[in-house]
Amino acid sequence: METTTKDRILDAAEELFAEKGFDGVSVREITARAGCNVAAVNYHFGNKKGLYLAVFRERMAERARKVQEAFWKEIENESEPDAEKIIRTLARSFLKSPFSEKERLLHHKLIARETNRPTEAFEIFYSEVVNPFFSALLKLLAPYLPEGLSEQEKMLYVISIISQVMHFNLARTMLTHLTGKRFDSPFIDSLIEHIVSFSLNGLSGRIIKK
Amino acid sequence: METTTKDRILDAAEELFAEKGFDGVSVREITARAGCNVAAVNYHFGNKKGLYLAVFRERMAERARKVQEAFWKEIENESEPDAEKIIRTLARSFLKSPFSEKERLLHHKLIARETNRPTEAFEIFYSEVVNPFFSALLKLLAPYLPEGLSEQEKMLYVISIISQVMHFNLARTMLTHLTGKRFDSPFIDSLIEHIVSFSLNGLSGRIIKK
DNA sequence: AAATAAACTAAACAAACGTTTGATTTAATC
DNA sequence: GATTAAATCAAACGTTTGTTTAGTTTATTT
Repeated sequence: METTTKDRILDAAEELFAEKGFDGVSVREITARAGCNVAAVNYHFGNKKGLYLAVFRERMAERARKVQEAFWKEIENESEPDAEKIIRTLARSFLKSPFSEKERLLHHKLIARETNRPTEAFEIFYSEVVNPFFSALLKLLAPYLPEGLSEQEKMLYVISIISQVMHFNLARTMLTHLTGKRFDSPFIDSLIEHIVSFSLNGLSGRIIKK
Repeated sequence: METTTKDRILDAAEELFAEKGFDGVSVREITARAGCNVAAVNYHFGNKKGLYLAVFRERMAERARKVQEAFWKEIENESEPDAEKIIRTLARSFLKSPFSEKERLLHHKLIARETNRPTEAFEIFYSEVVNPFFSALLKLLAPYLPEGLSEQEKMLYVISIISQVMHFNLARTMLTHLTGKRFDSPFIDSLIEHIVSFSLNGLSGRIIKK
């Protein structure tokens, strides 16, 4: 055997938790896919919930770190990155991350689950991943945001961009139904360019007067 | 008893399904909240899945129709609605719909669940609600979109707006963590104005050249 | 008022659930 | 190579699951 049982359980668990949610998956289904005994989950992770948290601690956090690493690396290559470059890099690093299509989707599905219905895993992910990244990203984008905004209002602009990325990633069935297009690589490219266009104009504009 | 058992089951079911998902709720939990016998679900809806679909057929679809009705009513009051008016009305009708805070959140959570992981309920909701509304909305917004876009590209602009609305509605915990603000009515108002500002500029801008 | 249908209920069903146990195999240490 | 520790296993545990059954109550019809 090449991989350890613990790793194979984590592999199976994050796939299945992402697809069906915590309650939608049984420990037996996980261990069957991992090719091990049912009791292995309790031996290695205590209980089912412990396994779910381990997925976030040992897989989600690390993968998010890599996504962000790829983002900053590409940003630092630019001598003076403008807003367009920043947004495109952001969209690309989320929609075309250095992982397989499958792994990226899995990752975002789990984030979406915790976003819509936070459990203990939310705090892990938020403090280790979301918060530091947002702070840095806000600092980077600040020069290109409309003037006279509070720190909290500035955040909304970044969240508007992220929300599009998340939605275009997750609402595939809806997108396919509406546009009639398959969700392949060229289509994703066009999505990225749309997000760049929409968001760049969105944050560069003046404030609307009520 | 004022309401029928069937209605009370539907009430309890949509609350619990929205909050915990199909697999996260037991029939016993639903019937306990509805104050009736466990077997009542099977009597009225056949089985658990039938109850879930009934929630979409008899509750979700009708509520969505009311939201859209409120949208069109407000739009038709304007002699010549411009893009800003359209977007604000759209954001308002989703974030401040003619329902209680609780009911609106419940509604959007169920949509999000079906968006991220479509079941049979997706087809019901898509064909009855999403598709007709999108078509009409696209027609209404078309004059204000950048020129020379395909029908499919135009759709992405509408989806970008909707995605923000959905995300600001669902990612409350994240928003509260990031901004430190409570998710109350004044905050929602500021979210609406942000979406209007960001989206209006977003779709009025020129196309970015690659 | 008798007869028929609809609505509801208590009790039980088999199946699936997460977890525990105790034994066995594999790996590491001495 | 014996001893100890870690890992894995088959089997069973007590609950909870969705659903069914058979009986009772309530409402409608004739």
